[in-house]
Amino acid sequence: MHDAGEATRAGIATHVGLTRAAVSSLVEQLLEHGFVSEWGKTSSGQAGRPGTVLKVARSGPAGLGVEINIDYVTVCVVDLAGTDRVRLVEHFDNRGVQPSEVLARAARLAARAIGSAAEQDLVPAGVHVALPGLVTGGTVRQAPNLGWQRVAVEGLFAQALLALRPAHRPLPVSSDNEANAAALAELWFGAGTEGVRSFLYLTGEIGIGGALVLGGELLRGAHGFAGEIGHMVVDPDGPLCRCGARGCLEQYAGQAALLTAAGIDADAGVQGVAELERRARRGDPVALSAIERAGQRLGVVLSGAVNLFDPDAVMLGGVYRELMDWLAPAVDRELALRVVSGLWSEDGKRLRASSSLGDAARGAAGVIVREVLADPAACAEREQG
Amino acid sequence: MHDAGEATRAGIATHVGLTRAAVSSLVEQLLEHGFVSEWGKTSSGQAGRPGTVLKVARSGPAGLGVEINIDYVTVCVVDLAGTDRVRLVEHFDNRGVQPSEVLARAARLAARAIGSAAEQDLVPAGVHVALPGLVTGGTVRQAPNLGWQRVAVEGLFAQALLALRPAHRPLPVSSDNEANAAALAELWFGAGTEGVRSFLYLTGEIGIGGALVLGGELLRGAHGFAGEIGHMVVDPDGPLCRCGARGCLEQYAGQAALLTAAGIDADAGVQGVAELERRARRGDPVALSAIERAGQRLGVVLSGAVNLFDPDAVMLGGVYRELMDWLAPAVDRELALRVVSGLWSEDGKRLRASSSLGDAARGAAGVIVREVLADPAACAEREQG
DNA sequence: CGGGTTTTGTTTATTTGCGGCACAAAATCA
DNA sequence: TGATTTTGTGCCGCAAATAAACAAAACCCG
Repeated sequence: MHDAGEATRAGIATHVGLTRAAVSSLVEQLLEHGFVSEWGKTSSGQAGRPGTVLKVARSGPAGLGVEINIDYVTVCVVDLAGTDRVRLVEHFDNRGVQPSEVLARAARLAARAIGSAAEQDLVPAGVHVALPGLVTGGTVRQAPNLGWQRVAVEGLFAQALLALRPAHRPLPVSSDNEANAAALAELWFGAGTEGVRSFLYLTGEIGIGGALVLGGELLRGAHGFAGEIGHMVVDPDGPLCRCGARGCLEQYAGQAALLTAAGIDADAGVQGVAELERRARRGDPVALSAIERAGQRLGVVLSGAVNLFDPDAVMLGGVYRELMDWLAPAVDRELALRVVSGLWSEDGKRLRASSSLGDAARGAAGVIVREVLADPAACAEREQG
Repeated sequence: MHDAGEATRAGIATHVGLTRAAVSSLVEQLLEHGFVSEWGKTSSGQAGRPGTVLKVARSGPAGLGVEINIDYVTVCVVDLAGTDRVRLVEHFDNRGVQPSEVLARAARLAARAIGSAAEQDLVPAGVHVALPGLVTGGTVRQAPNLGWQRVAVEGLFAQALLALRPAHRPLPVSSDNEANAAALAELWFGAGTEGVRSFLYLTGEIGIGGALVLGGELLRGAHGFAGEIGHMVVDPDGPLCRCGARGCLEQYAGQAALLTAAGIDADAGVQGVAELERRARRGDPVALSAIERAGQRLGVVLSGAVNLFDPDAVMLGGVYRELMDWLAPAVDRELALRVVSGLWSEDGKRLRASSSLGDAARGAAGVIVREVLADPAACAEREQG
């Protein structure tokens, strides 16, 4: 039979519905361009001629992903098979720094990653940059937590990278929201989420980022700003938010609100969250009730989102991932109460912690990989021309 | 030039990107089966041979749509060109009546519509039934306002219709949520919404129904329950809703809440709404503030939905359509304040009243028409076989 | 008024992708 | 060792679309 374990021509044929002949001719082209390679035979134990195992090439074209966040930059290179091959992280506070300076620094990191990739015979076919803000048409429209406004990210980054590698062909640069990239990472690389084709993804960071995946595709909205769950309303008369409105979710379940409610300095950053986790772990009632309260608010807002979108699952990432054990009960309770179809938690766990494999840089790199895989011919052509 | 005004083979060819030859052969097939017909020549005034005008046939296959609502049933037949050709409405309160009885009555109306259609040489290729409730897999999972639960609508309706027309081939029956059908009607037949490919649609009826259209496609969600905006939360500790939770939008901006707040009997139905409109029109402060208050709540919830979904527009239908003049300012104010991208009302009116042409029965009929148009060959084949 | 131009629709040849089928290859089974 | 089973690969043909040539039917202009 055609196990999902190993890919053979015949297996693919029955899987996709094409003839073996058709698959054969397509595979031949991919082999020719080096996108896939044959890896010996299947030893299935069953009768019949064994199939030749096909594997996606672990060298050649790759994806380069860059995540620029508030207090760190991550760069990673992913090969066609989807595995992380290079990963570089640099911590420093990007707040208040000139955008061009931040992007130049990210470009230096990217250039180093490209070097490391070259040592493994990997050649990035493009760069995808993920940022915590409203990104559209290659520019950051606004990123309040970075303090950016109308920054032409793609252009600046491409320019900085070209300055570092003058002899090379310029890499195509694309860009997107950080939550979108993280959601895609979850979709493509997440563990245990195989059947989940549509979900709501939340990243609890300084701000609350959100993304929607629908049927395996990212939902971008008419202007590319979909998923901004952090500014759904908890209380119309609540505290003022940086966005100008009152009572946004971010003011109740954002990192700062969470830490403040637990009696921890809101500017403590990563250490603050670690401290909160420690206190929760040893049962500190103030910490627990702070988390519980945030979870309840999160649950109320999420129930609205679930009623609107009816996803398979809700994934919590970022800070929420570490606090999941204490956060989940409150969130789940509200969802079970308020999701109108009445079938929340009817089939399996629908509230999940984001898989640790899912991060924005990897998702960003995945975007490039997907582009290459979507049209290998175009890529091979560009490689030669 | 290839005006959008009249369709010719050459015009279609440049429009879709195919060759004139390819279009020609395809058109020939459609002509053969009677889906389109030639309607003389273009008199463009420009040089060159005039094209033969092609029009979608106004006889032959058609769509039959049935809307079963709380206090009325509408049936309509739409031809391939998308125009209403038969429309029958029957008012009676369906609450508390046996589902099979309601469906049988709807089937009788449908049978009459089929008869009227036949007089115009129109033959429905299928029936689509729209209902105010959670519909999935051909059954109503729950329709609180009708008092239905787990009703196998498609089966019952098909059976009832077959009993009325024993000599005929059974029509394929499909079903969906009423708000979904209304949204599709707006999408396909709505006036002045040509460029709007993704929007949020609200029907203010006894309950508040909602639907999401994204890129010209209905967003159904993982289980088919997407769009339930009526149960997004205004206040977690608010009044108890029929769904079991507290503080749902329906309790603040639903028809009953609206009437009660204005001091009108909530059970007054259509007359009640008409009375509210009269009072608003003559400036009754109680009525105006009731509408304003509902609009504000609606705006708060809608801002969340807009942040999440980033649609081109928000369409208000049902009761809201008549109250639009007094409702819109409050709704728009909240949206302008809370939509985080900051570009609400930057480009044109994004809050709109639903076009009067859009109603659920017509949308339901449109579903059938689209199915026929999507695969005319299958339809023609079924016609003969 | 009659040729030149322009646009349309059709015809014919060619390409392309895939299904159908047959066949060789390579394993297990008896 | 032969039968069976499954895989991968040619070869033929169909179906659809492109390309290119051509006929038809209008307008333009001298």
